[in-house]
Amino acid sequence: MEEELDFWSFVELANRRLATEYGFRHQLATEVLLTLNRASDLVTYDLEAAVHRPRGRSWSAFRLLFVVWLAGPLEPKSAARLTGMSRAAVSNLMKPLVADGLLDRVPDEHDGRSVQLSLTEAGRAEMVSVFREHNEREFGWTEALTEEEQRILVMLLGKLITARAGSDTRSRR
Amino acid sequence: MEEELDFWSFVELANRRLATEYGFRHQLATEVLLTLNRASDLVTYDLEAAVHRPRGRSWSAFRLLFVVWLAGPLEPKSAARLTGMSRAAVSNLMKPLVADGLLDRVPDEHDGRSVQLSLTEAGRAEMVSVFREHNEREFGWTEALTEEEQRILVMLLGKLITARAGSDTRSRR
DNA sequence: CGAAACCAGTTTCGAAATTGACTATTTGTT
DNA sequence: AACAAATAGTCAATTTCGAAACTGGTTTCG
Repeated sequence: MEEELDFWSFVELANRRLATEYGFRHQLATEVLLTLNRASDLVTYDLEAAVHRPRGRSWSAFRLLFVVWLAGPLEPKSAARLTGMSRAAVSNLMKPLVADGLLDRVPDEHDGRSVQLSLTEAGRAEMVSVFREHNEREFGWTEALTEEEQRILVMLLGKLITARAGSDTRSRR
Repeated sequence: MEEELDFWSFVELANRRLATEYGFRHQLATEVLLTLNRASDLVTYDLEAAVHRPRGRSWSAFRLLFVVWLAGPLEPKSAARLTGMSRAAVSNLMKPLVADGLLDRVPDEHDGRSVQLSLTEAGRAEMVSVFREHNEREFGWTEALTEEEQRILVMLLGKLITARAGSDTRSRR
């Protein structure tokens, strides 16, 4: 009766017990979301450990730099929305990045309360260099799927997200 | 030229700039993983905020109780593996849960270094009650997809996870 | 115009997770 | 049998992040 459960046999066990012993109705929902979270955790942890930590950056710092890089000069509020972080998190992350000379932070001309974030030249250079490695490792994850499978995956996840976005879900402030 | 980007238009913008301005090759990989992480974040944040925080438990505490509940008496090491947390995280999480009388922690009979975790009667009762609400809210997320779509989603995510699991990925220690 | 409501960003503080060191036990080797 | 290496769990230090309070600028409307 040796167990030595792994993730997949645990999901199976959970399914069985939730249904037969406790009579819960939505095991497939549990299975979908367990798998979703596990996949996201694995990928994120791998990219952070393999690409970003060795260069002295956190996963969150990368995400912030990434949106500022590609979405041009940006208010912190928009950066928070695009990354899914809170405004406070953006504000805290900014400090060391500005100090390291990757991020520029200039007062907004039209709104004295606000601020515009952009990458410095050094920041752009670092993102180009980091993203090369990041993107290769991303590819290492997704190449297990055909292109069509990847498109289906994006479509299904999109459906999951947007269906709920309309209802009572609050996004992170 | 008003922007007001949201997540989807940002993904589109990122795709375009990464391809045309910087010549990166694997935009679809980026799109898949951005969407994956966003979906996972949204779902997790929603469940934590709607179900678990109001009851005074963190998302991580719930995950730990969940695996101990369903995978029976368990060593901390196994609990860490199944939840994807580090052993230290499990050890830290355990303390308040034992103090609150939800978790039992008894020395292992066959290995003096180890320990067996199980739910107390109160712990079991709380999980049954919490999971009722949790599962209903999970269903609220997944019901946007047909049952077949959900099975495809699980299958694709499984493919993503297991293909890479064999290679040089280190799981969290 | 001026007060009140509102909104943007920051700061502070607390919760939680990871890394690495440490203790105790077990396993493997000679 | 003895000792080295590996393993389990815990603890301490550091990092990260968010909630809530706070500061200051902007808009609304009498």
